[in-house]
Amino acid sequence: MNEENKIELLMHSKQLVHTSYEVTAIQNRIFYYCLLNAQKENNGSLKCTVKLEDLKNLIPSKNQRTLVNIKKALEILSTSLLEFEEKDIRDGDDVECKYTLIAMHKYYKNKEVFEIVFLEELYNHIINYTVYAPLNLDILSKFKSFYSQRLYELLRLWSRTDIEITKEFKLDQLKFIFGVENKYPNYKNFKQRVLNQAVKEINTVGNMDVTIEEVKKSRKVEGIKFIIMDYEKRKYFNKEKLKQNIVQVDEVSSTQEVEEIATIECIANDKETNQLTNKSKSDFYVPCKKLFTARTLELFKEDFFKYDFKEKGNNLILSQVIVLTLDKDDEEKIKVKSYNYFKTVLMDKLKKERYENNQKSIPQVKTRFHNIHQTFTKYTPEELEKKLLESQKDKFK
DNA sequence: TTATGTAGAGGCGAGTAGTC
DNA sequence: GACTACTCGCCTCTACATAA
Repeated sequence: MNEENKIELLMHSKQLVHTSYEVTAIQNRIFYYCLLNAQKENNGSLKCTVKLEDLKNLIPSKNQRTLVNIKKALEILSTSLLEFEEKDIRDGDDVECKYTLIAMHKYYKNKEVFEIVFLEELYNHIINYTVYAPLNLDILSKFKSFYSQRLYELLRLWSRTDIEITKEFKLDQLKFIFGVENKYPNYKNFKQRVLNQAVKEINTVGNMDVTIEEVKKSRKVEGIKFIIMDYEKRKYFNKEKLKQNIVQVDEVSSTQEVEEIATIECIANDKETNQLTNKSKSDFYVPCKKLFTARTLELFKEDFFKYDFKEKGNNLILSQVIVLTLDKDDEEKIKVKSYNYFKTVLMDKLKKERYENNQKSIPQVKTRFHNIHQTFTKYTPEELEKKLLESQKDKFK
């Protein structure tokens, strides 16, 4: 095994980053480790197993590495609430959703392993992610503060390797993610106790340079601008391996990377594509209409009226690209500014689908980890559309 | 198991600067 | 000048880590 293969990489979905909960740094390490194992196993059973020995290694103090302490930590994870703020897509009502971090756990004495069970709502976010923060657990485990862990998650969502990225968050948004809305009503204390400490620790051990600027309206601080220089890799594998359809056990594929390769390998055949359907614009079927603005719906009809989105394969691809586009721009609808990206990706994927249909005789190697194709082929179009609409409720207000 | 040291968390007040 | 929002410093309490 080379260095890359040893990396314990948790693909932390954007939806999970944008939640609120409060535990200690060590309890959070255990939570991350459970998520990682669930993601690795990915057997659809809502559960995973973790070794006692592995959990012990997450606790720095030798005195605290006991079965009793680990059970205590798991009990706390079973009662601590993870809070989502959602918007009801039907009537725009604000919905507060609270799930426990883990649903339950069992300890097998002879085997010395824990079985961790997750709630379905949470498990779906572990397995079915589109936009995510790649988290190296080795780095996360170095943080002593829970706030550093949570800020690191958030920044990894937006950072790019060796490129300076500036990202602004509203103060309320940050307090929600840190779980300190009630704890630090004054900015003074929030900055002193949470923000500065977290930034300091990330700069020290996080393989990242972070500086912050306050965004003020008159004298009141309303948001924080993060200038992020990330030196940590986001991709832990090379394209050659992907092209060979071989994904090593401890490596992961990223959505962007798979798409990139898919685009490269796609053999476009416009003539063939144009023969897909003779549907006229007037009876053109558009699923998920609610996720377009009036203008982009028109553009979509003009550009894609030749495609039949009642057809299962096309419908799945459309849903997939809508999710990608919305997550990419953090929007609830596909707006004009996002449309070019949406159109390009959708066009590529539709062409690739045609290409792959013609290549079905070539055997596929099943990957260990979830990838976007797996996600969108395990549901029917109706189920997927439902999930898609639900997924958009995770956006911030 | 106990004692000790250290760091994090929280409270409070004095002082500063901008706004009305 | 009063009010507001913030910075800074000091103090105490608590949790955790380490050594004896």
